[in-house]
Amino acid sequence: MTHEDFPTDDPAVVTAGLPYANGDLHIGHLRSYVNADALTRGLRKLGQQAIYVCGSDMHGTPIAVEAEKEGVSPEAFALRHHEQYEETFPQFNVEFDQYGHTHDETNTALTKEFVRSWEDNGYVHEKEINVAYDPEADQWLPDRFVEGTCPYCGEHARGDECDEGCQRHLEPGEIEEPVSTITGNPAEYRKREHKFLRLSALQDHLQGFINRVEGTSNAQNQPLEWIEGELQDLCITRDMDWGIDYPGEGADDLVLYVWVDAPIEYVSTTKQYSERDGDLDWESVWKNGDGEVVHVIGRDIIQHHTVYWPAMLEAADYAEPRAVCAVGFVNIDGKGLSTSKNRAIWAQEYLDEGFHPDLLRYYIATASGFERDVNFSWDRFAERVNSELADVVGNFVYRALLFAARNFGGTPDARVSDEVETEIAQAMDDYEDALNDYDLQSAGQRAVALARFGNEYIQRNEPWKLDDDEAAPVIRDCVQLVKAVAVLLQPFTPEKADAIWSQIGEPDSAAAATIGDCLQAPAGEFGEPEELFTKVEDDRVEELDEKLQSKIEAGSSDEDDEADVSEESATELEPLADERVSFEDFQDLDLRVGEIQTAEGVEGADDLARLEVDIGHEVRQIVAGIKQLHDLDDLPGTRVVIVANLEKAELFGVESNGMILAAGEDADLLTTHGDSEPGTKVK
RNA sequence: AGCGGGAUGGGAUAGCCAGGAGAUUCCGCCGGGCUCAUAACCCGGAGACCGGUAGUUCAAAUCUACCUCCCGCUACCA
Repeated sequence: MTHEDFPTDDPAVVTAGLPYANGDLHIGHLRSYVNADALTRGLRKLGQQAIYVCGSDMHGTPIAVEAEKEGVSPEAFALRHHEQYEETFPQFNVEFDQYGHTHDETNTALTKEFVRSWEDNGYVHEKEINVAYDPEADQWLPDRFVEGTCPYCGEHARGDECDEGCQRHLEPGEIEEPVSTITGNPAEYRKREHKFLRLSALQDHLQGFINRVEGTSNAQNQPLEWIEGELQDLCITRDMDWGIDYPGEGADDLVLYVWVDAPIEYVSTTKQYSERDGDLDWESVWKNGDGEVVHVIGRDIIQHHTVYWPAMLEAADYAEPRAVCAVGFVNIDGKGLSTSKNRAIWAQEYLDEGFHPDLLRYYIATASGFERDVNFSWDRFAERVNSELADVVGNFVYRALLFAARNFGGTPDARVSDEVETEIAQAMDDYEDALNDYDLQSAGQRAVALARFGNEYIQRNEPWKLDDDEAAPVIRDCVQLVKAVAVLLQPFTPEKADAIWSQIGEPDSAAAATIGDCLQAPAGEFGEPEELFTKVEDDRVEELDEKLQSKIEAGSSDEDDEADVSEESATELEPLADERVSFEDFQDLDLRVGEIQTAEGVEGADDLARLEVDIGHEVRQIVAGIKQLHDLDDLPGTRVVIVANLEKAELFGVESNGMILAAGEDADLLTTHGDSEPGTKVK
């Protein structure tokens, strides 16, 4: 690896974060894959040898959990999604040079090799830890099979990360008050031998790495606090069946943690590519560092790529990556997308609307800075497609080529003017700089700016007022500009660039062109062009917006409309508890009728409401997570059932003295049928 | 509250890391031009004291401190 400007002598390997094989692809996923694809194509434009590899992430507990729910094997479940991804990506012109999956032979073998190297190099140690265990189901509960309370911030958290609170990665055994996500049973901790990778021994290396690595600033900044603190060793084994078996001794029933074999897929796919296509030696790239490895990821997995992964590579004597580029998220109409609320634009949905993939590619790759979140709305989509692609690029290409075809039957016989040559050369320079900064937005917009210059240039010279001899040099300039635009735009809109390419009579594909071709003379003869881009009409935007809105509304009303019990929600009903409690145990609960007197939001909390509830003997202050689910103004006067003798708790600094009973995710408040007085005992 | 990301003309964006010319570009608005072209294109104009306060500096959108407001983090979503 070097930190020299692209193009370098060594090949580049661009990777995209592995899609997790448990759901459909949406516009948010596409941002990573499109950006990485455009970056790869862009590097090639600079003359850099570059391949783009990726694969499906098949292992881990969420897939095991989902597959179990469906009653299929994890492998079948994951493969189904893997195959779907393989079909979807090319439809967006996302073209991997190799696309595999983490469960295939190459990755399985290579992952085991990595682990053996770590063992040989002394980076693995064994430690007895507490692992959550469901005694009733007789089952170990790795990662997301368990949830509970985060030991660092006290928030509710998943077994492997504090998703609601401090975002920390949690090691097995860390989570407090563990509960099984399968049965809802309280879990107990049992002692168990597990394998650990000594991140602590790699701290110096990681600190150096984070300062050397290129890419987006968020990738460099976010893990800083973590790396400078005390690194905990990483538990690399799990008690489950689905995954890659631990290769060493005495760990027969353990599989490797999913984040071990997932990034190794980057190497595996490179290896598969090498074996298929001899123009790249995977070992020299990954082991000797004679290559430029660039990881494109979502900003939610920065830690994995700036801490675990470089540690894993170093411990196995591999070279380090050159860059980690973390893309921002995609918002819809200004709000975060949500798959369960159906606030999303699905990949297939976009295509079904009949839009060309290149339009979305352009939008998504150039709408904002690489690491910034980008907002998607159909309105904005139409605006950018119409004004930038259709009006500027499409119109310039069309008017220039039509003029050339009608008056000259192709490229006029003339020399390119100094002005245009300089302009194109400037665009090439800017473009090269932008790509070296991993700045796709600038690169893409530079291509459009060149087309804008073209419009200005043809306007200023008014070839339609000139005779052919005088017009020839102007049109010659314009055709050159068209060619340059096609080359520069190709990484973003590959199919559209090819369309221009054939319109100007160039052989082959614009994919093979490099920026040097921007100034190469275009081919001679060509006929009349066709319009490149169709505009998105206003009423179409309206229609799409309505569709999106009603989809979102349907998605959220499903949740609070109990009459409309879908199949999906039916299967999500928690199983009934098998264990019976004694009548005495039940008597321990002091359930009372209460009447809400006041309700107000708790400062700083999204969900919490502070209630004052009359329970006959006294008025209690109770905090309940119902702020977003009920109109607080309507609550006073409502009769509720409360647990009066629940231990006190402090939430957001407010004491809660009891608990309001409510049903389900929507906090449907339990009330009384008649008019029992506040304080009446419930039995 | 914590973590992360923001706040720049009416809307959307760039510039901030490496402080210095008239603060970029797109949409919209006003006026004009052109008519080869997808009612497109081109030119000109109005419109921002760059969230607030204080500081560093010859010089601050950019650096520092504090503050205000917004967004995501509850269904695993990049």
